[in-house]
Amino acid sequence: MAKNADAKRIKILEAAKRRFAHYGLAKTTMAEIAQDLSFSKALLYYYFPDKNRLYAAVFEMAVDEIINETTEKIRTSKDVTEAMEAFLSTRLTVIKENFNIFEFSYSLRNEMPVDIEAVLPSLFEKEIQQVSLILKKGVETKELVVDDVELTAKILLISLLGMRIGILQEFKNLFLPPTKEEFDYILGLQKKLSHIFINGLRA
Amino acid sequence: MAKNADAKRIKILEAAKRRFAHYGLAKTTMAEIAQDLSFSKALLYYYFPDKNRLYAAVFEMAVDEIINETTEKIRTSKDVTEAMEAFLSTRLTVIKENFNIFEFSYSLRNEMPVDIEAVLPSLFEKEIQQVSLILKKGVETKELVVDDVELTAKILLISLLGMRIGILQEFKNLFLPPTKEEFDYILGLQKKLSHIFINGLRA
DNA sequence: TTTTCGAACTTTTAAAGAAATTGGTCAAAA
DNA sequence: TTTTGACCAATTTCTTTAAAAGTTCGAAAA
Repeated sequence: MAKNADAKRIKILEAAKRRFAHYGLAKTTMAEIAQDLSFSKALLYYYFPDKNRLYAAVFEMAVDEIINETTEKIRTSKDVTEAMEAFLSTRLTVIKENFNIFEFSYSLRNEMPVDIEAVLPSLFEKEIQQVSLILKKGVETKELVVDDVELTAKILLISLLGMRIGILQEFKNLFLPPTKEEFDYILGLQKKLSHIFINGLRA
Repeated sequence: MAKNADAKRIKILEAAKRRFAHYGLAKTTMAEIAQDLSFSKALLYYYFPDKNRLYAAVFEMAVDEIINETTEKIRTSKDVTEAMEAFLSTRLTVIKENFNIFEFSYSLRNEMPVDIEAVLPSLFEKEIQQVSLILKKGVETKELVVDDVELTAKILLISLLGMRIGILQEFKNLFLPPTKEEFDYILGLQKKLSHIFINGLRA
């Protein structure tokens, strides 16, 4: 029965997401995910070929969550500044709630296992598209002048990444998930940076 | 004889700098530094209380090198853009030549040993002062409008840090010293970022 | 035929202990 | 005062082993 099967597949994804978001890839075991659902461990392998691909599927869900939510916010924004702020806060909220799912993207602690990396359409690439979207909107409304939209988006995103890294480093907290206060501080600085940055692109 | 003593102290600092710059703190041994100079290991401990303080002294030299050279470049610059570009390229050149001395400042690999950290007037703080200098110059010449100079300098510096981290991550090269090409790429992006950033502060 | 599971198998990680390296000390000599 | 070789203690590295976790498989249930 495909319907029931899909339902179980989704159950597994949800349970795995909870575990991965809370404990990360390494500290989550297949046995634990199975126990949470009262499934047998072997059943997980009926729906997913291995742990890494299960993780990759969860990761992709989380990425989609970021992309979908930010896209909507960008779409309904009045101007570039509003779009940018909405993008930043929405994105950081999703990251905060699923921090350990992004342990390989937004923390420098560990490197992504190669077989996961191969499967994933890079989150970074998608984020560049999101920021490019904002910039293009600004160009269309004559708010901004940007010669190379994608490169500019990339520069801004890398700078924003540095904001997270730099601040977590400052707090000597590069190994624990950031606290709410740290996230707020990061968001504050990210907004300030993007404000200056956008200003630097104004027509 | 204090003069001879000072001369030997400097010899030790130079030999230590070569080792640290090439192999980093952990992979440099006191015995190796002594061998390079045909001194006994114990002599090093006559001039420096321990390995960490020797490293700290070398680190401070390297920091002074950055600060002195960039200060001079900033002083003789015509405008903010020129000052900023001179600051960035001079700074990155010194970092490139002494990369492993800055392994705790500019790479996220390892954290600074606490007793070293305590001794050091943070490089980051000094860099903030340098960028603040540039911004103040811009404010004085009416080129820029900046409300909180230090915070703005901090934001820019953190962004520039992200540029290094982000790019080294992209090259999956977070553990090796960057190549010349990578440094050039980093410098290019840093210049683009600071250009937009400075533009965003213009009066 | 599809789905599920217990048990077995293989690989990875963690722990423990031993060996080697290295940081640091000291009494004596120059 | 400066310098050293010999010595000690702390740390790191390596080896071995045990435990844990990932994965497979054949059989049974649906």
